[in-house]
Amino acid sequence: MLSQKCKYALRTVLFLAIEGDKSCPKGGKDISTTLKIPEAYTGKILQELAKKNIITSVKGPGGGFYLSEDNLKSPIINVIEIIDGLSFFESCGLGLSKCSSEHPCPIHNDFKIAREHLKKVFINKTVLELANEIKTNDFTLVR
Amino acid sequence: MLSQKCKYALRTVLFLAIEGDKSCPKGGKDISTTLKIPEAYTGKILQELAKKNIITSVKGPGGGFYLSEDNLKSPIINVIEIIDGLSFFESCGLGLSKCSSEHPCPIHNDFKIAREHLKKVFINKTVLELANEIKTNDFTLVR
DNA sequence: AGAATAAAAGACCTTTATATCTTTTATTTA
DNA sequence: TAAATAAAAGATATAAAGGTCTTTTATTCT
Ligand code: FES
Ligand code: FES
Repeated sequence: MLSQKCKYALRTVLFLAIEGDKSCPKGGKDISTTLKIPEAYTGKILQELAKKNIITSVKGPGGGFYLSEDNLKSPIINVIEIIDGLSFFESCGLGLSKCSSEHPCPIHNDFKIAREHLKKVFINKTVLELANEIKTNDFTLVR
Repeated sequence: MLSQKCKYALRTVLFLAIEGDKSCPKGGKDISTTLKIPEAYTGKILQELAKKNIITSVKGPGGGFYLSEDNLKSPIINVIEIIDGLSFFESCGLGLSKCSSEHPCPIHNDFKIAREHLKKVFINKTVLELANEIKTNDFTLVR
C-alpha cells in the first residue's frame, strides 16, 4: 500500500517528533541507526522531507533535523502525499482506470471502505498527536 | 496493495468465470482485448494461473481457457496467493519486520482493521459468487 | 581564517516489476 | 498426414523502485 520509502519517511518523521528538538536536532546517521534504515537512503528521504517543509534541517556541526511547531501540526497524510502521492486513495483496487460508484468494479464496496478508513486516519492524525500516542501507549517505531 | 499483475489476474479469472465455458474456451487474445491487458502479458498470467489450477486450459484450434466446476469454487484469495503471495495480509503497515499486537506500530490498530476487512472478503468470496454478483449487480471488469 | 561537521545535490548502481519476443508443444480439422 | 491454431516455455527487454557514492555548500568552533 505505502511504498518502502514512504514507510521509512513516516517512521523518520515520528521519530523526530519524539526525539528531535530545535536545541538538539538529530543527525541522519543517528536516525538511520536507530530505525534501521539504510544510511544513505535515510539522507535522501530527510532531504526530500526538509525541502517540502515536513521537517526542519540544521546544517553544520551539531546540525541535523527536528520538527518545528508548525511541522508538528501537519497531518501525517502530508508525508504520504509528498513521498507516494495520494493516488492510492482514489484508485480502483482492481486496477480500473478510475474508481467510481457509477461503474464500480466487483470489489468496489469493500475496497472503498478499507481505503477510506485508512485515509481518514491519515488525514485526522497530526504528527504531534500520533507522537503522543506512541509515548503514552507504548507503540514502537523499530523492530 | 495488489500488484498490477495480480489485478490483471483477478479480472482475467472473473472474466473467464462469466464468459468462458468448457465447450467454448476464451483465447488469450480475446481476453486481452476485452480487458485491455497487454496481450503477451495476459498470456504469461494465464499460463501461471493454469499451472496452479486456478483456471483450465485447452490447447490447439478453438482452444483457450475456462473455469471448471472446481475452479469456480475457489475463493479469490487463491488467485492473490499465487500471484502476490499473502505477505501483505500479515505485514506491518509501517514496515516493521513483523506486525504484532505485543509490539504494535503506531498505526497498527487502524491498519489491522482495514487489512483484515479485505482479507475476509477475499477469503469468503468464491470466484463463482463474485462472478454472479457482477452479473446481477452490474459491476464492471473493464474501463 | 582554517579545520571540522553535517546537510544538499546530483550522478550512479542494483534489484524487482512489468512487459515482449521467439521457439516449442499439443490439438484439431481438412 | 499436413496445415493451422493456440497454449507452454523460456529468453530478453524496459521501466520503476530501492539504494549508494561522491562532490558541494552551509555552519560552527578553534
Ligand atoms: S471501482 Fe474498483 S475500487 Fe472503486
Ligand atoms: S505492527 Fe504495524 S500494522 Fe501491526
